Amino acid sequence: MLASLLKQVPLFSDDDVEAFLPLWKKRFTVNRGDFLIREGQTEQHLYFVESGALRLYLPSAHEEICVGFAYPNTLITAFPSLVTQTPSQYCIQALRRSELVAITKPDFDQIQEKRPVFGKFWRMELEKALVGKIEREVDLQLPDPAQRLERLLRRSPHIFQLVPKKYIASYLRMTPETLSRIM
Amino acid sequence: MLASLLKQVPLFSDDDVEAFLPLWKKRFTVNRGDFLIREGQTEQHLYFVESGALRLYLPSAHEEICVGFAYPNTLITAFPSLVTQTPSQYCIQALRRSELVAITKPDFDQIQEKRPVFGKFWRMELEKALVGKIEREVDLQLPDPAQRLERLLRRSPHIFQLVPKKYIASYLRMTPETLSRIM
DNA sequence: GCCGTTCCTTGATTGAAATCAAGATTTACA
DNA sequence: TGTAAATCTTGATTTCAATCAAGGAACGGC
Repeated sequence: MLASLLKQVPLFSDDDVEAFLPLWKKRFTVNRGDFLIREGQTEQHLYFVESGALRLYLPSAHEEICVGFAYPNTLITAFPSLVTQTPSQYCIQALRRSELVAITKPDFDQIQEKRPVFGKFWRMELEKALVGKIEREVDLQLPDPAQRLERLLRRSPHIFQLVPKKYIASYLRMTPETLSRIM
Repeated sequence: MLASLLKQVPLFSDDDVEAFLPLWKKRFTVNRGDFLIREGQTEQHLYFVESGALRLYLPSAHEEICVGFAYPNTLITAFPSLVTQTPSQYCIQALRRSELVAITKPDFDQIQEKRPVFGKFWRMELEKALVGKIEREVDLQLPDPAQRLERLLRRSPHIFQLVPKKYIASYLRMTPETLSRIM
């Protein structure tokens, strides 16, 4: 699963992949509704989703703000907490029974020091993530709900099969009622 | 200016700084209203602002969407275009007479290959930028304009001195009239 | 497969920000 | 410094998504 994906990264030699895979030591199985991390905890892992679906959100006072989803073959973590090693503001909750493997921050940092190719790989992943967030910033600025929906449908049509619409509505900055009316 | 900032980065030795500085070869002076890059051009540079103020925005059909500002001692570039080397969707326009220095993408890539410390430095900058964008994503989701304003005032009070309010309004996803009423 | 819970849809009403408009103030620059 | 352009403020009106409400569908767990 993770192995076959890594083997497709041109950057990596077979040896690189073999050094990397054993670091994904921990296995997590979470049921629908369970939390991978809750607000206040400090993130220790980078997760790779093998099956299931999860949401990443900010559990603020009145309203939850959904900032992302994860599904098979994607990475997920409470990124600001992982990077700064301070308590997370965000939660990660399973939307259905999900299986994940994880690497710890120290292990991940270490292999980047030891093998420069992993530093480069992570840099490229960060660049992709940042480009994605810049596009997302534009999406969120669009005043018309239908336009916001259209851009998500174009970019990530699959999440509509994986995630309850009410969370997608939150992600799109609208109520479930509004989403229902424009879909 | 740039030199004194780099000398404060603990990661860098004096030798690193001396290898880096000469790569910032190009000097740009732009007047109010001038463009550093326009839609359709492919970004070649990473810029460092020495003086002035600029805005980064998407010039879409009816409405311009402002996605960022730059002011002295900050970096700016049309990031997605720089990374992917495809034509930019975004423009960078000077809001007043501004002076910048720039490094080209090839020079920047090369020093990261040659000196691993620059790879690490850039990785850390990307992580900071990504954390910032995640916070910004939450800001933009807040339904109440006053809350969005409050978070910007807390995070970047200085931009209110540097940037015309109408652009700040756009950045905050509200009209200038609404911003005026709640300030 | 059944039952209970969660989720989705549709309708009626409300409310808050956008729009439209005009005047006041500030800024750029010749 | 003077003048035109740009920006900001304030008021009146409109519009569209949020809210409130309830019935129906889908899903998960036993």
